[in-house]
Amino acid sequence: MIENLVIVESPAKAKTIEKFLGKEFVVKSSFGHVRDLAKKNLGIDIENNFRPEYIVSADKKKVVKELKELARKAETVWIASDEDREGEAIAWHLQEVLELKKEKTRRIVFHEITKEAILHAITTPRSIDANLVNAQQARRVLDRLVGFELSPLLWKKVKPSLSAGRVQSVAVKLIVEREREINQFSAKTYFRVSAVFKTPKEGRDVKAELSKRFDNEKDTEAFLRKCSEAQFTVQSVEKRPGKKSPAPPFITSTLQQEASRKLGFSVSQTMSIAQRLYESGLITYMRTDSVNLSGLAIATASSEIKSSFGEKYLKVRKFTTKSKGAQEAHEAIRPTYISNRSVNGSSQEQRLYELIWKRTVASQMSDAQLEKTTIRIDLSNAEEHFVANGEVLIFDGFLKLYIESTDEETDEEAAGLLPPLKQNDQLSYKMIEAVQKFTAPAARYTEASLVKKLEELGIGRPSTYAPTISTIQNRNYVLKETRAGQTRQISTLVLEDGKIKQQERTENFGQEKQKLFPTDIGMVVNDFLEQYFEEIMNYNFTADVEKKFDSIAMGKADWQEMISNFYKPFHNKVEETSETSERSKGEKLLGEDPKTGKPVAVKIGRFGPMVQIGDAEDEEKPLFASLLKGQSMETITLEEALDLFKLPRKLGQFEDAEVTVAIGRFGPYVRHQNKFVSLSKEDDPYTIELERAVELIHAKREEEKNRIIKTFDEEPELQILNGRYGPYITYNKKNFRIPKSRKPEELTLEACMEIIKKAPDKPSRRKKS
DNA sequence: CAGTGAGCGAGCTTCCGCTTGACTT
Repeated sequence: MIENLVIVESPAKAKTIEKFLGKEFVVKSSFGHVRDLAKKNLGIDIENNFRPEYIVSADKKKVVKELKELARKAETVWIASDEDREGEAIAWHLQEVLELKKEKTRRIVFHEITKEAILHAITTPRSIDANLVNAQQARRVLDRLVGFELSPLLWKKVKPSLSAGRVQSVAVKLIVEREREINQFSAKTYFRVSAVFKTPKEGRDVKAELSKRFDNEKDTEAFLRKCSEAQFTVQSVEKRPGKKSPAPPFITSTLQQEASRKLGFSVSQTMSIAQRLYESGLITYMRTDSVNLSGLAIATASSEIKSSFGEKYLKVRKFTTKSKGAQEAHEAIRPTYISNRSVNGSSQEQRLYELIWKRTVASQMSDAQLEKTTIRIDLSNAEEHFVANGEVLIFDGFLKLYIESTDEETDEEAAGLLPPLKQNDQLSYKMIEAVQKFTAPAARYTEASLVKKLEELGIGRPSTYAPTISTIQNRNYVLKETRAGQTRQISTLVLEDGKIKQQERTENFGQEKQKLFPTDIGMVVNDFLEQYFEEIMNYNFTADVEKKFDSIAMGKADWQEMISNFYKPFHNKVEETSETSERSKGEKLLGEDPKTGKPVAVKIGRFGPMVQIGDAEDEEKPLFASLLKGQSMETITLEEALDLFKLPRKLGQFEDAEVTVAIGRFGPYVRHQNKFVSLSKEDDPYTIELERAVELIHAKREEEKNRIIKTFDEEPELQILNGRYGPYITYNKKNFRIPKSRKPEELTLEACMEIIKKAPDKPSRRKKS
């Protein structure tokens, strides 16, 4: 017999709480939800007023069995799942599955994992809130209906195995729309003028910028000519105080953003590192939307600040959550013990911890005090004026510890200290420079900035940001890529000693690092969904249904009625689209083939995006070519499309065999006697000639020779080879690692066989879950 | 790894939100 069984969601939480409570409490975790809709068919009985069909998930059978036994033995069962919609549903499912009797079951909640909070919770139990549970059921059923009706439609109309859902489809839409915005963007050029002036007495430098931009070089030059004859006068000096305040403590989304910006972590990397810190008891829960800090945390942060920096640096703050859908079941993400400035662990764990520590402590520190200075400098012979901005830090405050990063890369220099100047001071110029600039389109999303956007729209939850980002990449709707930029010529004009010098410079632009690009299939699926399911693809869809869930939670609406109102028109549209719409291949006509006059079109084929010359109905079979990596159906030109048919090219004969050149999955290659040789970066497959190709073939043969370390006459299937990762044994088309302690060239056949025998059997690759 | 682009049809794919491991290179 046990007196009390407490059930929480997370095992790490269970461990902590067990310590607070006495011996008469056994604390266990449910590991999140224990039941879900059946996966077969819909898992929803539509005919029967949307009755959900719940089953215990396969991976939860063991937990449920254990909990059931403990619950049977316990006098009182305390269900302490989180105080939000999902948590309430977990509580209800537990009550059902564990067959808990009402009189011995109590529902309790707490937001902080402190002894006081938990003891208080135990004195104030309540019963399960059926309305909140119903709101969750509505959420769950809606997502299942949308996902499991739209996905099969995509299998039929676009390609098998695709998926659609309330969250993922909108995430893809954001990326598709941004890409199109960038494609349609045309950069405008302008000239920015900046000057370095000299103060009259000390001759100190004053950097200033012209208030006006010129849109062509002629006007710019005319202005510089005026400058060469102008008198420069300080027209005004304006000083005003400024302040900066610290950012609130981390929640899931902001942690993901800052870890990406400051540490270069991917969203899923951040979450798994945070998970380890959490499991080691070093930080609080990492999936949260609340910026709230417990009283205890504020107190320890305060004493840490006082002892490390002094009283002056302390400013206790209460932050409030501003994001819309926030459910605030947890605290902000913070160190469990703020007195621990650093922790043991991997370097990634240490760096993430340090980031969390700084952000948490900085949030309770004073504002930084600044003095901002603006000096206006007028020209004697022109309307335009220069402005010099200065910023002096009077008191650093929280900046001592932590500065939040931004996504925008700015090329503006940070304002610094300006020399003392007063009105009517005369300045002379040292140098005035005009640099050609281009306007830039909106930036592509990174994983982290996409999370930020989703959160702003109230779409998705802290526990799903990382999985959503993975899903849209796994489905091949979106690719995370680093792409080299292009170069362009820019012009600069420099005025020095009364002379204007013009210079051309090359500049890189448009390079992208780990950014999200939509694929052709992503765009086709997006356009299909937008055409037929505008409502679900609307950025406000989630926010609108959330309002309805809220009213269900308040007991003002019936969940089945709400679902029914949504489902009827939705399902009709699915049926109608299934029957009437064409297969969606994203087909687009590019133009005419100049040689044959036949139409040239791009579309998604069985093996991905391709170009087709001619119609299927033609007598002659159409020609096909796959798009190359980096090309997109959206942006490919007729010329680029026709180029794809110039390969493979025949270069001529070598050693009585034909040499051809083409582009394959791994780039351009030369083919000869069924052997393939990659071209180097300098070679162009469209222009390469036989001589160079033969040279490459010879080089490859030389490399092959060095590749073979040892062969055995007795066993031709076995070879010792030199590979990319060092020497290895290949046998019957399987490869085996050679232990570091052995010298590969000295291995005997027997020794090789031994290594092969000892090698662990590779299990077949796990299927994507 | 370096192609393919027809068609039949069985059987499978798929959602979002709660939680952790169990798996590789």
